[in-house]
Amino acid sequence: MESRCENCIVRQFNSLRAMSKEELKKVSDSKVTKTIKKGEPLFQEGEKLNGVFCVRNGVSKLSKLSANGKDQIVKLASKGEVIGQRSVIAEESTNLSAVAVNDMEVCFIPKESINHTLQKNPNFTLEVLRHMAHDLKEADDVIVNISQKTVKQRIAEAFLYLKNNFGEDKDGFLALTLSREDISNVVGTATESAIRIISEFKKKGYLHTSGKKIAIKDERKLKEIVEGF
Amino acid sequence: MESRCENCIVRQFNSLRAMSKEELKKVSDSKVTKTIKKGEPLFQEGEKLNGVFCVRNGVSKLSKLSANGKDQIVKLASKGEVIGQRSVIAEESTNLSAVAVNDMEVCFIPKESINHTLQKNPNFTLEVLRHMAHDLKEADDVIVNISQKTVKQRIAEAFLYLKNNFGEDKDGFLALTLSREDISNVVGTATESAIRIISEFKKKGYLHTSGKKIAIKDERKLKEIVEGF
DNA sequence: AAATATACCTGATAAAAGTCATATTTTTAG
DNA sequence: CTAAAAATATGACTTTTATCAGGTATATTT
Repeated sequence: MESRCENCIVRQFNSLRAMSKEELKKVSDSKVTKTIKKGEPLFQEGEKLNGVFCVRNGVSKLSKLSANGKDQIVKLASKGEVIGQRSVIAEESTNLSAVAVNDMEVCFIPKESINHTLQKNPNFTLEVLRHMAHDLKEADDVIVNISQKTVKQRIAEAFLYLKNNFGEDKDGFLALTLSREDISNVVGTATESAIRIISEFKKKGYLHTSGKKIAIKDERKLKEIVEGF
Repeated sequence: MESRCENCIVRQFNSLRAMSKEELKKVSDSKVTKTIKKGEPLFQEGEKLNGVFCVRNGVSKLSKLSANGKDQIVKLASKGEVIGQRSVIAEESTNLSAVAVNDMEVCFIPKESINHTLQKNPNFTLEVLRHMAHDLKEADDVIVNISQKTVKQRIAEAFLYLKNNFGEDKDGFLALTLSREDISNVVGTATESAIRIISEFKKKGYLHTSGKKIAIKDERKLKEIVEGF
């Protein structure tokens, strides 16, 4: 519980690794470790954030509510990722909500502990910038995918993404289990449409399910679908 | 032609304002001013960029080619905006193509002139970071819009966007004239669908056209459409 | 000014995706 | 363990959007 950032493995994956010892000590002293249960929010769209969240365990969905009441999931953040940076940096309220997809352990880092480093340590700022540049590229890709691919293609792609980014358990099921509704919100479609296509994939033998858990049985075929046959 | 960055008004709008006098002098000495004619590319998706482009005049469309051969326009960059930053910062080839929508005047700034400042002047880096944070937020909004709104809503929104960001000429026509194909590529739809909806808007008296030029006649109504009646 | 190309427009049709209604299964809570 | 709730599933139908095919108008070039 009271572990130090200096020893946190998770730090290897994010911009905190560009901090000096003293800077990191300050972060470590001010951080608060929190446990968030599946389904609970880290924060809601429109809130002002007083800091960022560093994910130690679990996965959070970052989503935005549309006018018609549907959530669009924009990103799934897992171990090592820092959530809320954009809002803290731009000094704006968040444009996204963050909700735990499974039980999470996160460290809350007050923005004061970061702002100083952001203004004084260009290595750190540059590192944060690189991460954001990466996020922006991914967002561009999502835009193109959503507007140019069919729902079937996007769903096939979503499963490949889940496998590549979160892996599989010992039985071959996707390690990250999303509800059909979450899948439809990632893909940007109606829940019924997502369910229908998943059923079709099952019938055709590309997927296999057990309760909520889903396993990819024919990865090659899913890839072909993504490419458009 | 040989004007100095120090005196360039455009600089007020972008991150270059956070540079020191000496840094700015270096940029000014190494920059190359270029004229790009309507339809000509600044760079193509996949290219390695040796620097960034600062827009002095005109508008560039930033787009990404999808598997089915259609372009998706991700951003329209105009006076004061810096193009290519993402790629230079991440040290990757560009994920987007940039093509002039009308005649442009841009300054090419070699990456060497920027990288040093990026590593040494945290104010500058932070300023770039803030701009990128803003771009990322906009990208998130585009994702939600494309996935949750109908083509009709998105087209109505596109015209409001064009008015707000590029203004109108003395006759009330949108100052930035886009082809129907470009409009469809902004909105993420088939060209015929865009044309059809524009025709409908004309018939209903929301828009008025003269050649390629388009004027908004009933802004309130367009706003209502965006909101979903 | 004629010839060519390009952009714009429209109708007919097909395909894709959304909506509504209603089962059925799975999960959760008592 | 059982009842209730939530999630998943599927059918029937509607709406939205894409595609194809053929026009007309508008630029551009010669």
